[in-house]
Amino acid sequence: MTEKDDFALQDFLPYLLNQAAEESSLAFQQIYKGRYGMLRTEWRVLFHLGMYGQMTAKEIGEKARIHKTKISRAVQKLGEKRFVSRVRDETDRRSEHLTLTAAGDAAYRDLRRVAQEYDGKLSAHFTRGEAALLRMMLRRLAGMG
Amino acid sequence: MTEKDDFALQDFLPYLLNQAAEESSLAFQQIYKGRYGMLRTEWRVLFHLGMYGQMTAKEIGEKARIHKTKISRAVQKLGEKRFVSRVRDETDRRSEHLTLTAAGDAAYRDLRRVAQEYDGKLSAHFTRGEAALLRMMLRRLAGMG
DNA sequence: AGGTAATAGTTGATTTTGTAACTAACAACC
DNA sequence: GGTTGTTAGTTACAAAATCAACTATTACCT
Repeated sequence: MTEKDDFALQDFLPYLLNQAAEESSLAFQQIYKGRYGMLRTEWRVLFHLGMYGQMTAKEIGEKARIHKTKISRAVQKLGEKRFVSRVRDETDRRSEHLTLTAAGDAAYRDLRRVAQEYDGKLSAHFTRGEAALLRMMLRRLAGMG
Repeated sequence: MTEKDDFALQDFLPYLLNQAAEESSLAFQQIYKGRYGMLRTEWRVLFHLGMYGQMTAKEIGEKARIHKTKISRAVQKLGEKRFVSRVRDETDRRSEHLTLTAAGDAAYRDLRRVAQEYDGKLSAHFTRGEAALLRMMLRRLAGMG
C-alpha cells in the first residue's frame, strides 16, 4: 500500500527514547511504588530535596521541568506521608520552603542506594566510555547539556 | 576499584532517558495532535500498520509493547476517523485484521515525512557514528536489541 | 497611594490511563 | 459432547494527568 521508504520506526529517536525510558524505569518504579507508595513525580521531588536541600515548589518545577500542578499534588502527598515539611517564606508569603523530614531523608537515602545499584546494572550494558557518551548525548537531547 | 558514593540525579539513566524522551517527543506530538487530533498510542498504531501492513491488535501490542486496552481504544478512535478498516478473521472470529484506509495511509505518509525530517534534526546534534551508537544503545536498553 | 499586572501555589472539570472484570470464540482433554 | 482453560478484544470503574480558572500575595507604574 505504501511506497518504498527508508524510514524505520524502531530507529526514530523519539520512539526509541520512549521505549528505552519506559523499559528502564519499570523496575525502579516498582521499588518506590511498592516500598513507599510513591508516584513518579513524588520520587523526583523527594530526590530534588534530598540532593539540593531546601527548595520551593517553583524551583523544583523549573529544575525538573514538571508542571506546577503536578508538583503541588506531589508535595501534598509527601506532606501527608510526613516526608517533607512545609514552611512559609515570611518575606514572600506566596511561597513555601520545602525540606525533607528525618523520615523523608531516610526514604531518600534508601531509594538513592537502590537507584545507584540499578544505574550500575544498566550501565553495565556498555563500556565506561560508551556510558559516558550516552549520558552526554541524552543530556543534549534533554536540553540539559 | 572502590564504588563511588556520590549520586547525581541528572546522571541517573531512567531519569535522563525520560527527560530526553519527553523533550524530544514534544514537537512531534504537537504535529500529530494538532494536525490529526491523535494521541501517542494512535500514531504508533498508525505507523505500525503503515510500516508492516495488515496486523491484528494483538500483534501491534506485542511489537510496540502497548497494553491491549490502549490498543483497543486507539483502534476505536482510528476507526472513527476512518483511518483504519477492521475485518474479522473468519477462521478465528475473536481477532480482527486491521489495515489503513486511503485516508489513513495519507496521514501515515504525511506524518512519516515529518518524523523523518524531525529525526534528521535531532540526529544533527551528533556525528553519524555517535547517532548510530546512540540508537544501538537505546535499542539495547529498550530490550529491542 | 491606588490600580493593574504578575507570581506561587491550589482547586475543579475534563481527558487519558491503568486495572480488573467481562464477553465471545476457540482449544484441549477426558 | 461437555467441562475446563485460554485467548482476542471490550468495557467499567478507579487513578492520574492535563488545562483552565481561582486565591492570595507581591511587584510595578503613574
